[in-house]
Amino acid sequence: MNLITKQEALSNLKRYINEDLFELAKQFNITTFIDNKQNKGWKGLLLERLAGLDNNSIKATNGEDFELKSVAFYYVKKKLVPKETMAITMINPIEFINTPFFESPCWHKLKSIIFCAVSWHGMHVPKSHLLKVDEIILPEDSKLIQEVKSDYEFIRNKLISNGFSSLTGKDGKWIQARTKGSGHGSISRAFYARKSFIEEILN
DNA sequence: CCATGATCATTA
DNA sequence: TAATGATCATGG
Repeated sequence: MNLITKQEALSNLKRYINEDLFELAKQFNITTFIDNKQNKGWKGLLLERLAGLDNNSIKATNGEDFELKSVAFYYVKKKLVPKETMAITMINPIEFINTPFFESPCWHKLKSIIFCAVSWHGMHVPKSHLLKVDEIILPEDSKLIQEVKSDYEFIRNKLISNGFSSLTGKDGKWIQARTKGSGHGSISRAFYARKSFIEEILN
């Protein structure tokens, strides 16, 4: 166990802005590529280490009271935009049905995050730099969060009436319930933040 | 084996 | 290029 405060994690990470993440991964002995296959989580794992956290796979938050997230950015028409959606947390169907939004793991992970932007230079390209580190606080009563809550409740109602397998990434304005799992037939799902949501919280 | 960290592949 | 579904390496 290695508890660290949000502010400590922030300042730890900021020391690495503009550093080459691939070089740092080597120093921390984090696997990036093996036989042309990428460890898709390497950037996230590395950032946890840079923040001073232990790598783990517990469902709870990473540190004291915050969540560390990273998103790859790339240029579209000379503008830096998020390349991918952002995974928030896994969905446990039973828990989901019985949990209001503001008590859900989904909300707890969203409300206090440390956001890391990393650069992306193409498929299978190991080069990546840490672009910026931001602290993001989402107020409960903001319009955005109220709309996220609506998405959550909509998806929850769909689960209740149509079943877990009816959930699809098409639903939700800001967040979605997409498939995510170990592959090979797994049908587990997770909450994802849409790209528009990522851009929204960055302003 | 599976949850977690996400990215990769495919289709439109 | 955007959106959605499928997949990968790791640690417990």
